[in-house]
Amino acid sequence: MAEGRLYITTPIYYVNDQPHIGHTYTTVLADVLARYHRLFGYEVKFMTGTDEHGQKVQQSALARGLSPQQQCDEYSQRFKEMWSLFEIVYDRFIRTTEEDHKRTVQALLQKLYDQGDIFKHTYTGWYNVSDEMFISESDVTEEGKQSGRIIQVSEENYFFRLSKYQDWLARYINEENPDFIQPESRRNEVLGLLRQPVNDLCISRPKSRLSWGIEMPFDPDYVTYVWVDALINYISGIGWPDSPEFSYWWPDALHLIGKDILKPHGFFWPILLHAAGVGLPKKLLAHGWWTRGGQKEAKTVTKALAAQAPVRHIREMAADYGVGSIRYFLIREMTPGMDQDYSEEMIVTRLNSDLANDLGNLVSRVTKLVRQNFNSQVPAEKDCETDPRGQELIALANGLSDQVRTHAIDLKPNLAVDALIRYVRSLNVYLTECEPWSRVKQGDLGKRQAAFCLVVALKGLYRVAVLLHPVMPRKMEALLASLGCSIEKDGLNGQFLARDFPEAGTTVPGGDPLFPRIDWKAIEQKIQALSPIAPEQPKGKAGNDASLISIDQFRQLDLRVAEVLEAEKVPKADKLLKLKIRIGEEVRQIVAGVAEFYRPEEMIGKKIIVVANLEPAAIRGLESRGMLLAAREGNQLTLLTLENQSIASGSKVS
RNA sequence: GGCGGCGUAGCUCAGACGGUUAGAGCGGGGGUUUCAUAAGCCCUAGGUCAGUGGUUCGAGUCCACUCGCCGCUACCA
Repeated sequence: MAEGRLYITTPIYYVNDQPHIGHTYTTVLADVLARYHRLFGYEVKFMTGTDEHGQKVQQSALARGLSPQQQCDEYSQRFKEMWSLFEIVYDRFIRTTEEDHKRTVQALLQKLYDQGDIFKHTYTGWYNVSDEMFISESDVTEEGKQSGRIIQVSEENYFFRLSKYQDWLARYINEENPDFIQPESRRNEVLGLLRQPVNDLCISRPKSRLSWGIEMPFDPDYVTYVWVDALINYISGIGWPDSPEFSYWWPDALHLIGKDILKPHGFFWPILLHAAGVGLPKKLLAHGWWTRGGQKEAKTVTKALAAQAPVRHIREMAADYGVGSIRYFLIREMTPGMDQDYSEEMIVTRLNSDLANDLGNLVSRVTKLVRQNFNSQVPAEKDCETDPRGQELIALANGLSDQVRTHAIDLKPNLAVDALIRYVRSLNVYLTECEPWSRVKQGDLGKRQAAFCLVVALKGLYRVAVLLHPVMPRKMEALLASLGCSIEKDGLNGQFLARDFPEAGTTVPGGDPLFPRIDWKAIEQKIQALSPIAPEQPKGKAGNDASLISIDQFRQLDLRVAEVLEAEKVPKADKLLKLKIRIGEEVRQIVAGVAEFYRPEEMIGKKIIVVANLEPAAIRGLESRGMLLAAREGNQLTLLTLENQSIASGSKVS
């Protein structure tokens, strides 16, 4: 009799990226939750996969002389290999280029079209090529226009009537299903979005511009675009609309996502489902980011950060510390929903403390004591002299199952792991109090007391190994084997929970240390010895001469030295400063978005570079005639100022 | 600026239906054991629970305000 069903998903990962710690965390978390649910009697279907359509895939395939499908096959395979390495067992790996997925997408589009939720509309506006998104006037940057990244387009496209269902979703989340989006802070964020006017969702691209996509069933000149392709995987993967599989698993669904994709999953996706007449998934869990020094880990890490603590790929860390240990760290250290800062030293500290010192060492001492003093045999009950603390620990071990189940089903595997390690510590304390190594030398009674003490530890370790198996499958299988419990790879099931292991007479084979202590100093030296951080490669497309400009084009810019005379904050704007500047004899006002980085009084007297011949604009109702130059990286910004303060304002810059 | 959240020991964080001496892990300091992976175990941090002012017999725990930080959003020529 099943406890219930769980259809658990990760986002499908875009095939333009290598798997990194973010992908890995989401997928490991899904795997761990799936395994816990199975262990506790749930029927589980776990799906992950890859998102394979879109402009960026088309472009990189082209650049590499491959077909888009070849590009997808290659990258998709990388994800599969990564998940295999990380001991992840999914029930389906879906790819959006698969036929059944395409059919589902088209069926859904047709349904929405037939009922009038999709309409055609001419849109004129700015388009960000690299993000594949239409953007608002305010997101247009000069730099973007210059580089050709932002272009103005006017084209007909299909739109989905998102706004029609906005109020419905707000009610659904706010009143009827307050648990739908977790954690609560993310739920509030979606409610915030829903309170504002929304634009209908553009869901197509003309084939003339993007051919790598799923054709609109009602218009062969168009393909559909990210939302009504990738998101649909969650239902196409279980056979919507006709397969009995679909009604079997839906809506017992849990979508795991990173907080960066909350909007499509918490806003667009529920509305698409509702419009299509499909019920919503039970839960959406948005977890936080792994950060380093407070910054989201990006593909290009700033040099400064890299210099003090070189960043190694999670795969390299797994090679040094073991896959199970990395899985343990990921699960133990992050509270789902919160960001978590980490460094490699933190990882080593955690692993040494919890796994090597507490758990691994306990296994060693217990198995060796049994082997040396009891001929590797688990003592029989009649040969044991019980003690109250030991009996209490056995009872606690049995209670661990409930504790772990509660936490796991509450989607807090970090707490489950914490409870297990606490228990391990209590076993270490018990051994120290009981001193079986002394008692065995103290005659028959002493030996019987030692026997019981070791039986308690063995029972406890068995329980811990079974309950920690979802987190570290291979490692816990090895631990069980060292206790004399043979188990096939991924062969754990609920019966192991019910079992009272070990029985008297079981042979305890022991084994090599499960979690060898990690020498951080050695690892640190190894990391330091790595090749110096390579300078960042410009991201521009290879051979893209269109991004070059002529000297004449450059000369069109009138760059001038200007002196800041006055500066003050613009009311009701966090990022704006109103500046009065002098260019030669001329005094003019500009508005600049630097208030986060410079206080008004810091600005006064500075000699800066401005673009003097920029057409005037009104920002927040204030006239701005010109633009100052500043360098920006991540969340740092610095003004271009003059080294030689004696250069006169108004001087030309070239 | 709007909405939401956070600010607790050196570090990472628990705790907050208001009620005895505010907790854990890690690190640091001291001690102890030898079964064990130089691991274990014991003791040790005296921290204005961001600040101020309230409510209350009594407030990290409720309210208001201030400061700092974060997220979403607006603005960033």
